[in-house]
Amino acid sequence: MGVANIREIARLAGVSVSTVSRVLNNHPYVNEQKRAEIMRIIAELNYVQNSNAVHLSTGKTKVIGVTLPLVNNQYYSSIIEGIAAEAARHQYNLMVCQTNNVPEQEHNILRLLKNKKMDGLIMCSRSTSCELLDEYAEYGPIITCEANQTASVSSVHIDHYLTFQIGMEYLISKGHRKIGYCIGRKNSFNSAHRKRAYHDMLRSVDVKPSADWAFEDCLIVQDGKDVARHIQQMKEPPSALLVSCNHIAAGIVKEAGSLGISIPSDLAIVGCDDQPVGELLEITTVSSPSTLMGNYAFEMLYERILHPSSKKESRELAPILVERRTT
Amino acid sequence: MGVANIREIARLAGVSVSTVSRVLNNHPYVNEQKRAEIMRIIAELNYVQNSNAVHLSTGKTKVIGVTLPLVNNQYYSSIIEGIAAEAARHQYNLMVCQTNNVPEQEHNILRLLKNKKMDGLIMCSRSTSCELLDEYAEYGPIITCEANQTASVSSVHIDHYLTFQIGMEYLISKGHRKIGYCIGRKNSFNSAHRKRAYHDMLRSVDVKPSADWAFEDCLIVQDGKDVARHIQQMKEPPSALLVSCNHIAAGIVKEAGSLGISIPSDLAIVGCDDQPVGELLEITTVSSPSTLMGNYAFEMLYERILHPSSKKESRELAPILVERRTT
DNA sequence: GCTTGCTCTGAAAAGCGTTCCACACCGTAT
DNA sequence: ATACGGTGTGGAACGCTTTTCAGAGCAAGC
Repeated sequence: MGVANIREIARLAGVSVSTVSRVLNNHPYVNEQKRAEIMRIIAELNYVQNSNAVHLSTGKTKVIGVTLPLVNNQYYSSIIEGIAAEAARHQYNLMVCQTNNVPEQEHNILRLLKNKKMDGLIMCSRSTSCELLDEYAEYGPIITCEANQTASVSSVHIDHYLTFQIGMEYLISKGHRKIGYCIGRKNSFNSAHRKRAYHDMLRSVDVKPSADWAFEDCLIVQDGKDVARHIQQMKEPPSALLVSCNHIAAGIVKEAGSLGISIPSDLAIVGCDDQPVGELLEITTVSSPSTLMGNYAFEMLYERILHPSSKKESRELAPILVERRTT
Repeated sequence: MGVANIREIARLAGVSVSTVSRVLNNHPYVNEQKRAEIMRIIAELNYVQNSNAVHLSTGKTKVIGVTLPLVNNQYYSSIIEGIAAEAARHQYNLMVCQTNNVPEQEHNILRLLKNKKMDGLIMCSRSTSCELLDEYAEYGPIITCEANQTASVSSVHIDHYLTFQIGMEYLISKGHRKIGYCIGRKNSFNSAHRKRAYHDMLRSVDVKPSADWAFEDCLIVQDGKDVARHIQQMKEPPSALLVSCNHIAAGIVKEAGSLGISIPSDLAIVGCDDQPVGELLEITTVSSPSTLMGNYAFEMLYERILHPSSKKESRELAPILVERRTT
């Protein structure tokens, strides 16, 4: 059946609901005979707890939320993979919420934390203001997978300034001076850090960046292809590109091949994450440990679920340069 | 704040909890003045319902589960994308459960359906017996994204026989006779259909397949690379390969390039899904509409959540041959 | 004048498990 | 002999909302 409830079990076993509850939760102090009998009846009736009643009663759900801009992207998939592995170890379930970078959708998910549909939240997307984040952090722990300026929300993140710095230093050391970059959303926090590193590094070798070398709003593979086409048309094209995502880099590399742009001699490419397509196409990349980031994100969240009082903490992960065939 | 409950609101507004509940749920028959006052108090106290109490009371959670073997795989990501889009339209949340194809983990997720943690379940992985599936289908609707032989569980799936048939017919029409194949899990239902189509098609042109042409357990990109190396060593290599996943095909194509195997003249490659890497590397593929499959899966599940009595239904999606540069 | 049918409201039950508190019993230590 | 600590058990409150049912008030129709 499975329609029975704990009271029914208690009645059949001739004990109180308290005792059945103890059996269910493996509490000590239950007579072994009764325990066995209760377990027999539970098995016979095919009974399981109603988890909503458990949630209501305990105030916990064993569910954590994960927001991300889009589900079908290997960078975010790697993070989820890391979160999922740790979550499974601790018997937590994952609620995955695609936000499309729409603030209102993110807000809706924050509300799920407030109304106790989840015990904590890991935000891989973030279009929400710090104030709102701090406000909702009162209702349950939040971890962002980006740096944030809040008072209470911990984060684990890639150092994007350092990522671009490493990429730039590497390209500069290879003799490049006309270096361009490709980034995604023009006004995101991450992009700001990247751009700052880009300008700082160019300045360090007294190069004045050309506005033509900046490619923004590169989100999908096709955008990378467009960049390659664009570069072919340029009078004074960059000799190297630092590209924020490997799938964009892949688009550039692939289209360059078709256009007869030789890589790396005409154009060197450095990607900036650890998407598998980078390995497949042998793209040099400043690799970010995104699965590890997911592991840490869950660990930190879990810690805060257990000890809600702990203080804000920021964990920064260093990227690693992986030299392959595009430089 | 935020700690108030419906009773508190009722007390402050000088009405009963019923009336507050009606306001919360937009029921008619509430005096406009009271409604306004109640809404004012709700806003002032920053109150939201405790969703666990709502779930307990209504018996619904507005959550559906999705099982998949692994999260970090573009084929499954596309399906989830399709599910997520439809789910969002109907205000459902997604619980994503990675099973690693371990039956016991799948069983654990089925239990979540039984104990009412979710209203329905879409299974993209399936290592579970039909009996078990039928048993759990009593507790809530289940849709599989593979064909299944159960009495009660609906499915939406790619016709894998047809997929391989189309691929084989195409390769045969191109003059190939020494055709090999790569598949993933040797003993899965899908693989069985694929192999059957493979043998049927070869037989139709009186070719006896060599056991050497069968590559099984191809799961990750490296497996594809290994296939390419293996083929280079062969005395009598196949002239074409039908590959069940594009990421495997990508590994083959890429490694073949390094090894000096010319594609398609030495070796033609046909992939069998719609992973973006196929487009990127211009791999000819028998494309399966996986995002669409996700859309349908949610639609069918939703229909059954609303009308639990409806009968088993199977929806088969036809793949489409996309000719690119590897044939 | 009486019936019928809305509109509006509240009490109470139902949904179900956890946990605190009180109590009882038994053995051991003082 | 008495006190104390551990073991075992049940009652009842608690977590919170939805929903059914009963009833009140009021207007329109016959």
